Amino acid sequence: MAIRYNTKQQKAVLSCLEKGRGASVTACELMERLRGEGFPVGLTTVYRQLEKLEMQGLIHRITTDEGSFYQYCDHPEQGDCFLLKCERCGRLEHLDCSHLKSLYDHLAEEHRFIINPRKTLFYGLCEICSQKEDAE
Amino acid sequence: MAIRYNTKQQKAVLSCLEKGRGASVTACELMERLRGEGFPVGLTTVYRQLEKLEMQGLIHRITTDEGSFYQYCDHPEQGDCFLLKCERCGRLEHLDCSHLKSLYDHLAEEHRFIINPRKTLFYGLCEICSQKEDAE
DNA sequence: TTGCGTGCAAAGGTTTTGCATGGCA
DNA sequence: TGCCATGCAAAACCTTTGCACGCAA
Repeated sequence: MAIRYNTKQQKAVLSCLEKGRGASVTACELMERLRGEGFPVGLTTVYRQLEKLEMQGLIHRITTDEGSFYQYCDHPEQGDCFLLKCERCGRLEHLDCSHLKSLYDHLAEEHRFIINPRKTLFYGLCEICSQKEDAE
Repeated sequence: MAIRYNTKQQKAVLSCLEKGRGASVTACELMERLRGEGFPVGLTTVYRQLEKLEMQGLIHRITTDEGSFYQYCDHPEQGDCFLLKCERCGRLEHLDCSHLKSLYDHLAEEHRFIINPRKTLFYGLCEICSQKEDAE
């Protein structure tokens, strides 16, 4: 499963995700972005590269209620960064919070469950949308 | 979007989920289960009922990397029960933990993000699988 | 030259939609 | 009787697979 050959498509996929670090994109968006850069890559290849890159730990795959998103992985070892998704506006947010780390430590020690922070997604209401809800 | 009519199918879907409380099922499994009970319901109807029941807050829809699961909602207001999914064996686990509640309170107060615990899913390794990983 | 990578087409699976019919109120 | 609910078929998606060809090593 390891990448043996260095192909142009492979580099293009990773560098495109790297350029957009901090943002999550779908496989299809990624393909369109590459096409826009004058470097068309087949959707099948995009999926296959994404799978390989995920297994190498270079990117994350985030499964949401609106499909899969992919994102460049900045901090492979970081445990105190997490992802929030607003159920109302659909936006994905990142948050660094030390409280999370201690929860994960607690889960590992007391409940023997080792959390993967790269994949875990919190659903809820973001600040803007929760204010809107109050107003209604 | 409110349910206006009380149909047999509607009651069957809800009562089937209620009977299996604590467990998560896919739409397809639910249909098969109803068929097994001698009450065949079309898959389309299952999906439409699930959507309505979710909007009423009677059930949860849990989006995982292996598709959507539905589950009867026992405690609509409860904030200290959460869902874990083992990335290796795929099993869904429930866990009551007061630590979680305090994290959610912290997020609400300090980061203005209101978590929906009914939908949030933690990915990681369960006790059994983490031991297997060590053994390898 | 070897064999992995690519990309098209097709298949697979899940969820949604259109439409005629059925059934609750 | 009016109108929502049902269920079949089909469509719409997203993702994976098969296969012949291309290309890196």
